Parts: sequence; structure tokens; C-alpha cells
Amino acid sequence: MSPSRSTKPRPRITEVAAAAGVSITTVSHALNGKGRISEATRAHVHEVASSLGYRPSANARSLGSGRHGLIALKVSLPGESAAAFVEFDYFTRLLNAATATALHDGVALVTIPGISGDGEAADFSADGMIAIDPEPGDETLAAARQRGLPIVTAGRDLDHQDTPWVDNDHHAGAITVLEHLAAQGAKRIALIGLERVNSFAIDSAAGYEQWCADRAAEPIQSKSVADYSEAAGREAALELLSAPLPPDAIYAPVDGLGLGALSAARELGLSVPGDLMIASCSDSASAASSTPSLTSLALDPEAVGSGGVEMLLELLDAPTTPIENRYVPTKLVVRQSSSPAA
Amino acid sequence: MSPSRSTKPRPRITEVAAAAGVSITTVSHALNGKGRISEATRAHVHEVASSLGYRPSANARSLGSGRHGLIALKVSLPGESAAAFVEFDYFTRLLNAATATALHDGVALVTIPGISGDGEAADFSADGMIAIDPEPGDETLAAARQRGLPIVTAGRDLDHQDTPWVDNDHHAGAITVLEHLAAQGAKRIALIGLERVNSFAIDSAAGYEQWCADRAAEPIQSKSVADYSEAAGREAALELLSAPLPPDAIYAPVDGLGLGALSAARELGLSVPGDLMIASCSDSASAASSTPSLTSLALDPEAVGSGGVEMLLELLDAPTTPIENRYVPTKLVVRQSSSPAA
DNA sequence: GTAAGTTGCCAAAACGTTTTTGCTAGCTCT
DNA sequence: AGAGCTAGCAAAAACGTTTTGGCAACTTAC
Repeated sequence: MSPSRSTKPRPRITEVAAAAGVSITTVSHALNGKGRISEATRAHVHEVASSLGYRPSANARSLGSGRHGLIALKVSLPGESAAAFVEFDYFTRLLNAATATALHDGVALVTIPGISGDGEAADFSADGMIAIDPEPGDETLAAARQRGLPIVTAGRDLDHQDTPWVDNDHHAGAITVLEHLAAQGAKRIALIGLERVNSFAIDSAAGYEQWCADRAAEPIQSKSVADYSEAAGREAALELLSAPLPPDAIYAPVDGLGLGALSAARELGLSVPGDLMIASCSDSASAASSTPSLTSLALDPEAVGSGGVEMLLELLDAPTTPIENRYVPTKLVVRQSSSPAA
Repeated sequence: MSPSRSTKPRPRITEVAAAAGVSITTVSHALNGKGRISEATRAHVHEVASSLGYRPSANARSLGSGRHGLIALKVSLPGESAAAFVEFDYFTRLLNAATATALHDGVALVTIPGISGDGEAADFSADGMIAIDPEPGDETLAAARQRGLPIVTAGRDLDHQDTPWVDNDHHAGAITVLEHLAAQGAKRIALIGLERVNSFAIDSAAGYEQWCADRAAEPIQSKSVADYSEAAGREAALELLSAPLPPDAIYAPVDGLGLGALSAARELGLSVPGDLMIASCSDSASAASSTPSLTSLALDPEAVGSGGVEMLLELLDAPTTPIENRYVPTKLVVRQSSSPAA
């Protein structure tokens, strides 16, 4: 009934040392794999420490290293864009993985929503920053760069090509999609064009164009859509389908656009996948639950999130060592919208 | 051209003390308003510190206090619920405010997405936790409670009524909406029923029922909707409107449901607001941009987020002092769907 | 059999704050 | 005019780690 049952405080390194019969130096070395210690002692310390449930204080650790034990995850939210919905799923999974990876490595991850324009959030003490789909004019990011804060972006920063990045491999992904559609019998595959304001749009288009060039196929692209909404997708698809020689397959590089293409086809009385095959990208829940269900290029936000954190921590550990950018592979999920056989 | 222009390290308290010509004790006291110090000295130290751009190390500060300088914000994401969209706006704004408030008060806020079932995220070191719309069976929350971690919820935890909370005042808000609809001429106002699994649903319904009782009006409620999607709202509204004596106004306590009610009215050939007035709650962007635009009870997620953080910090500072729960007022935004005059 | 090197461990310093304790002046009482 | 206060400040301890430097004991090389 006591209001707060005095929970026994977590053991300190001193207690572990005492319990193991060694010095705290030895405990620290054993746990961090640092000094010269016999294998027997190391194992013994590990055992004692875990039996006591010992976990080093992040603060004390950081104090010595001069770090803060904090990294910022900056996400630029595109206003009240209708893309928010598809991004919600993607972002949530990314955040989840990034948080877990960071905590696992002993640093805390603070999410900085991009809306705040006051810049107050920018001046807090983080050791580094991960920027998700950075936008050209992002002030927080610019301020961080100014201060020399280590930065990793998820999705390449077009204005700063030398910033280390992790990115979905949209180039290869697009080709995978196109190969699949062609294998299913598509002869004329169109692409819903995206404004080339981010690496995502650029890579998708590049993959498409390269594939067309390799196959000597005629590229068919709609006007670039303004946003990634269902309405925009519908409009772009209507444009494509009302051409004199309409496509028999459409690659809509965002789920929202794919759903829009689907409703355009429905309006025009085209059966999917019979008359028109459709594939999209991102594999949100909405792609799986539409009728017909939508073949989609599944991204791997978990890998992007974890990868970004790992890269940033690498960068913090060895600021001078050049860091290797990462492409995260995609995976095609075939569903009804591209399966004429079924 | 040097790879990393050696940014001058942040000044330490020692340098501030030297620059101000006092001891570090005095600097600490002056900055924290703790010891006995003359007003002149205090001002002088403040001036020197800010001119040097001094900011105390959060780590060192935490080390002494035994805290971690970290609070967790746990958000239970309802699976792939269609409510996600309306919640996205709400949650983003809440998170933004909470992060800013926390950083302003010198603690970092780590967002813990609720999806992770592995429980690994639960065992990291935070000083306290804020749970957004806690769900009954939440494991992370239960584990935190078990460990005696101070907790504040945003939205009351129905299973733990004694946990301090901050909540939107849906009870008063519902009455405000109903008064407005009545003032606009509505005679029979119906409510789209919500399953009473959270304080939000309970308060809305209670407000509605009390208002009806006070006015001796007949309560008209639809069957409880399973989720907060447009489809669910449409179905519930159809049920209400196809009754022998249909309502002339509907309060849909979530924007998504309101949009559904709108499309139901359109299907039935009812003009809004002429034949039927509609009001919803949450005031997401979608309510403002629909046709006709939707009168909505605007919530204040910023106040909820900031309030939650403030309460938690209070709780951490004085664990024994009883803490006062907070109701955050709502604000009615009148739009076309309830303005027959215009 | 001794010099040199290696191995295993420990003591102490350092990280940057806050907090506690103590000292010194000047002031107020009586 | 001496005792007691008080305001203002400084010195030092404490927080929990990691890192550095060193000291034995043991091993190898000649």
C-alpha cells in the first residue's frame, strides 16, 4: 500500500566489482572488451554483471567521452500533404527501428518534427543528426551543418551530395517492377512522373528510363504529379490512358498514386489486371487491401532507420574514416493488379 | 577546405567563472537561482554566460542528480487502423510540442512507437513516461508501472484511474457543439456512437447524454462504430438517416466519421447544411478542405503534449506532492456544414 | 641465471556539473 | 563594544563511468 515501493536502485559498477572480487577498472575493461584481461576473468565479470542486472549509466559514460548520448532524427513533414497517409506507415516503421537500434547501442534518439520553424529545437545538444528525406531549404538541417554536426540522411540530400546517406534502391526496384510487368505480358509500360525534387523521384525515373533504353522500348511518362495523393494519381492515369496509344501497364511509384490509377481504370471501364496492369511502390497497408489488391514494390523502412543510426554512430566513432553509403534493397510483392493468369 | 573545421568546443563552467571573475559555485548558483547571491552578481554572471554561449552539460548535470535526463513518450499505434490518418495530424502536433517543451526544460524526449512487441525498448533508462491514449493491455506501460516509473497519460487510463493525466475536455466540447447546432436551428441532434474503450469516447457520450437530459431531448445514437474511418462514419450516418424519424443534425466525434456522414448525406440526396447539419471533432486538415467544409471541434494537441511533459517533470521533482490533472479546453470552429444562413 | 618482454590486474585521474560545507566580512542588536 | 547574524563567495565532495599509467608476476631469450 505504500505509494512507491522503494525499488532497489540499480547496481553500480562498484558493486559488480565487489561481487566479482575485482577492481572497477577490470569490470569496465571486461564489459567493454578493452584492456588486457584473462578470458576467465572476463567471463566471470560478465556473469556477475548480468546476474546483478548491471547496466552502466549512460550519463557517466557520456561524461567521460564528451558526448551527449543523444542523436536527433529530423523528419521534414511536407505540410498537410495528402502523402502523409502513405508516409505515416513508412515513417512509423522507420522511427521504430531507429529508436530500437539507437537504444540498443546506448544512445537516445530524439525525434524532431520538422514543422517547428522557431528553430528553438535546433540548438539543443545532440551528437549528430539523421535527416529523413531532407528538403532543400530545411533550416534545422542547415543550422546543424553550420555547426559541424555529423549528419546522415535517409534519402540523398540533392544539395549536398557528399553527406553520407542510406537510401532505398529505387533504381533497381523500378527495374524489378518493370521486368515483372513485362514478364506478365505487358508491352507498353508507362510511368507516372514525379517532380524530381528528391532522390526517390530521380532514381525511379532513372531506373525506368534505363530499362526502356535497354529494351529499346518507348518511354511513356505522364506529366509530373504535384503530390502523391490518390487524386493526383487518378488524374495522371487518366492522361496516360486517354492517349491515342494507351499503355497496358502503369508503374505508379507511390501507393497513393497507384490507388488513383486504379480508380481511373475503373472509371474508364478497364479491367485490372485484364486490360491494364498496375504496380505501385512502398507497400503500405492500403495497397494490400484495395480491390483488386495492388502489386507493390515493398520498401524496407526498418533497414533504412537502423542503417541510418548505425552509420551515424560509425561516423561519431571515427569522424575521419570515410563512410560507405548504403542502398537498401527492395522487394516486389506481387498481387492481383499484375496477375492476369489468376 | 579542411574536412572538419575544428569548431571551438563549447565553453565550460570554469571558463564562465574565469570570465566573470567568480568561482564556479557562484556561476552554478547564479544560473540556477539556488544560493544566496547578490542581484548584481547574478545579473553579471548571466550576462557573461550568455555572451559566451554557455550551456551546461546535460550529462554532468544528470550525473549528479541521479537522473537520466530522458523521458519516454509512448504512443500506442492502433495497428493499421484507418484512424491513423486523422491521428497523424494530431499526434504530430502533440509530439512537436512535447519535444520542444522537454528540450526547453533540459530533458530529452524519446518517442517509443507502440508497435514494438519485443519489449526491448521498455528496459531502457528513462526517468518517466508519458503514454498517449493508453490502451488497456499495453505491455510497455505495464512494465513501466511495475518498475515504479513515474507515469502521466494523455487521455485517461481507464484501468488506472489514479494515474495523473491530461485530457481534452470532450465533455464540455460536446456540449459546445450541441449548443451551436441547436442555435443554428437543429431540433433532433444525433450522435455517432463510439465504443467506450477510451476516455475520449466516454466523455463525448457523457456530454451528449447530459445535454440531452438537460434539454429533455431524446438521445439518438447510432450503433457504435468499429473504427474511426470514413467508411464507418458513412455506415453509421446511413443508419441514423434511414430511421423513421431521422435527425436534422449529426455530431460525429471524429473527423473521419464526419466525412463519412457527409458522403452518406450526399448519397441520400440531402443537402448539407440545408437538410442536415454535421459537426465533427479534432479539426484535421481534411475537415477544412471537404465540400462543404466541416464544422469541427478543434482539439489542442500542443497543450496536451506540453502539459503532459510539464506534469511529468513536476512529478519527477516532487514525487510525493499530489499532482493536479488537467483538462485542455477545446474550441469550436464553425464552417459550412453547420451554417444554414450562409 | 639474468635481462627483456608479456600478461593480468589495480589505483588514480579525468569528465563537468551540483551540492554541501565553511569562511570572511560587514551589519545589527544589546 | 562584543556577540550573533547574514550576505557573498570559495573549496571540496559527490555523481558513475572510462582511461591512463604502473606494478607485480610470469614467460621467454640468450
